[in-house]
Amino acid sequence: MPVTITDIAREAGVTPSTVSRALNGRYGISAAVRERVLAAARNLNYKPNLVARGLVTGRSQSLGLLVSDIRNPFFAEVARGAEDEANAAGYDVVLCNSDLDAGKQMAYFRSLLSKRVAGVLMNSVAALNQRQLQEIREAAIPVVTLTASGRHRFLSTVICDNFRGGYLAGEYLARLGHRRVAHLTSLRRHPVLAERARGFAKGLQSVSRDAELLIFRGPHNSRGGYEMAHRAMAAAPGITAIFAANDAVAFGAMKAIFEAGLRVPDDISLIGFDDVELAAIVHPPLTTIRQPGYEMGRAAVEILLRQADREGVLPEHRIFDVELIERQSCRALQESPAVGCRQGR
Amino acid sequence: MPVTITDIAREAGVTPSTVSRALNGRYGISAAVRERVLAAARNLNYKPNLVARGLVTGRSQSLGLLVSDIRNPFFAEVARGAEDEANAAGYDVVLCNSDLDAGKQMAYFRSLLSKRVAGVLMNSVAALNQRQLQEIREAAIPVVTLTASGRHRFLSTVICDNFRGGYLAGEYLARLGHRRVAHLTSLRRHPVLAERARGFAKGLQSVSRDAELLIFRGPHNSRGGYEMAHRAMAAAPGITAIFAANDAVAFGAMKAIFEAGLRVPDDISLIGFDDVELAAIVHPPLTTIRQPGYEMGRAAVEILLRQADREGVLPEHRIFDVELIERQSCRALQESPAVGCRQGR
DNA sequence: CTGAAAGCGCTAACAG
DNA sequence: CTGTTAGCGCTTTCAG
Repeated sequence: MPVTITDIAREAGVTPSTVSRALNGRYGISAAVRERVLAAARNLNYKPNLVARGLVTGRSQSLGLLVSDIRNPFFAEVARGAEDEANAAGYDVVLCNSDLDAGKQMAYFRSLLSKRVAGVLMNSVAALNQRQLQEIREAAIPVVTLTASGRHRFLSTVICDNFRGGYLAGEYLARLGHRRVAHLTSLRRHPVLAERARGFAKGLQSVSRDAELLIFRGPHNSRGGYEMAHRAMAAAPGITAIFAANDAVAFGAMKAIFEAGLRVPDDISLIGFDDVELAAIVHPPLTTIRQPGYEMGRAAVEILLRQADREGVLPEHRIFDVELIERQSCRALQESPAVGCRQGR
Repeated sequence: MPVTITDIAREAGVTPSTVSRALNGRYGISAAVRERVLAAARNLNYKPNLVARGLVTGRSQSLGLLVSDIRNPFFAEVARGAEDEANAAGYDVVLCNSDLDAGKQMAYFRSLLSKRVAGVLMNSVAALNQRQLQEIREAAIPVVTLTASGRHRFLSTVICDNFRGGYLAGEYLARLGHRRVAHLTSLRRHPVLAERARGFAKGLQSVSRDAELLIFRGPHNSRGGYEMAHRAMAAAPGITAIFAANDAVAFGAMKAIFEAGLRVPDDISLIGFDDVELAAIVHPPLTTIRQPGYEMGRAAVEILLRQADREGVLPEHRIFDVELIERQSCRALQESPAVGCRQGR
């Protein structure tokens, strides 16, 4: 029942091709006819059928957004940036949640391919094996990931400087006098978290060669942070500071610290990563490393769109700066660390 | 360049229609031929073109998700539920952020229509005028909103019992002995928030006729909560409890309360709405009214899908139960409220 | 500047 | 059970 360009052609007394030209603002059409066509379209309340157009042009004016879970506030931030940028260019974005499951991720990727999306933004390819990566490469559509992927030369990347973020955190904590610190990070082989950890160790060492770093691994969310912090406090009572691999983990750790009867930052200093909105809201406000999720989402779509038109373009790489946001979850240690007091509790 | 059913027809020595039948698992095809076709498809690494299929079938196997901002954790929860349910049915969801701007919302709606989505999940229609609502009605595709919309008989709704949620909060606070309470809610005419406010007032009164309720209005986010709480404490120093219209507002209020040198719940009890993940994580853990966002997202898509096939079906309405999640942000008041002490600060 | 014709990749009658 | 024939709604040569 929907009205088609044929209907409006009849109404305006022209042919469908003329209607198409008028509607698309093409050259080579008289202003008079264009007006007549546009008026007819308005009268009939015409809605273009983009799937028909997509069939003939081969493009679908949409992008895939394949994240592990949109409930992760950082991904929501990225998604919003991506959607804004896509929308400005007349594209829309289809949302997929992979839970970092390789099978799900590939199933979604194939489905997006079938929908003829112009490109896809994938938060990570860490879970994929060689064959799966090969499949993505052969799809020959632009793909950008939020994971450093030096080995996969066909992927574009948008990341923040994770090493530097970790470094800033380590340096900061060490400068405050912390010498026995824990890092709460992910279980799985995860390139970006690995970079943060590496940077953190370097940052600590840049200030103090004898700083002691304990690594704890667990799920990459607030629940995981809660558990890891409990384990950290049990296993290493003397720690005076914790670097959480992201803010969600930090929030969980904060809860665990409170429940252990300790205080942030008085007993344990805490620093996160991401700078999600709530970081400024919790008590105490969380010192953290800011990475610009919204901008990263925009940049990713910008790259996708640039590559969508051309053929065989080279992947692009964009690294965003990070920034230490100093709030109130870290404190400077006295000369003689009050380890005894804390243990006395 | 992509391989089409014609290619695989040639390869398998049959016609395209046979290929179509084999691929779609239709009846009336011999097992032998089907196998041959499937094998050819595999060999050629065939990827079906869903936009072509969409053109002929008229359906696009996708749904629109039109929320004000995916960064709102409640919407992220809804989105995840919606996406899971859609994916299970072979649909995908295209994400749009309207910022509650009526113009943007309609632009997105039209764009979704042009993409021939099977239905759309819209978080609110509160910002829309009569003409715009009319336009949505005339689009004649299933639409479900997360806003009570008694007046708009063509819309399906999935909501929680907002009145009851407010009521539970009011009753709870009044039972704890609070008699002078503030409610932090939205500036704009917002049906679901209005219901919460109405329920809250009734809940208070159900316990105590002389309870005093002060309403503050502001932006519907943590920043707004922060500002409203500051205004509330300045304007009404005697309040002993605050009901925030959602958790984000509650988090903002919590921060304001701390900054004013007061404590939750010792000086001011605080209760939120939604039960987002962080509610359990903040300190003190936030007592709140839980609404099941994930399930609501699933239910909305369930309705959309049910209506997508049939013609002229009636809208459906689904109301979810709410639940008081008692954590540690509220406390019982002594017989004689210690108003003097608090004011003395 | 406009019309006629062909076709994007797929499905769906209708025959056989 | 399989092939033939028409399109879905739109864009895009190619003529005129």
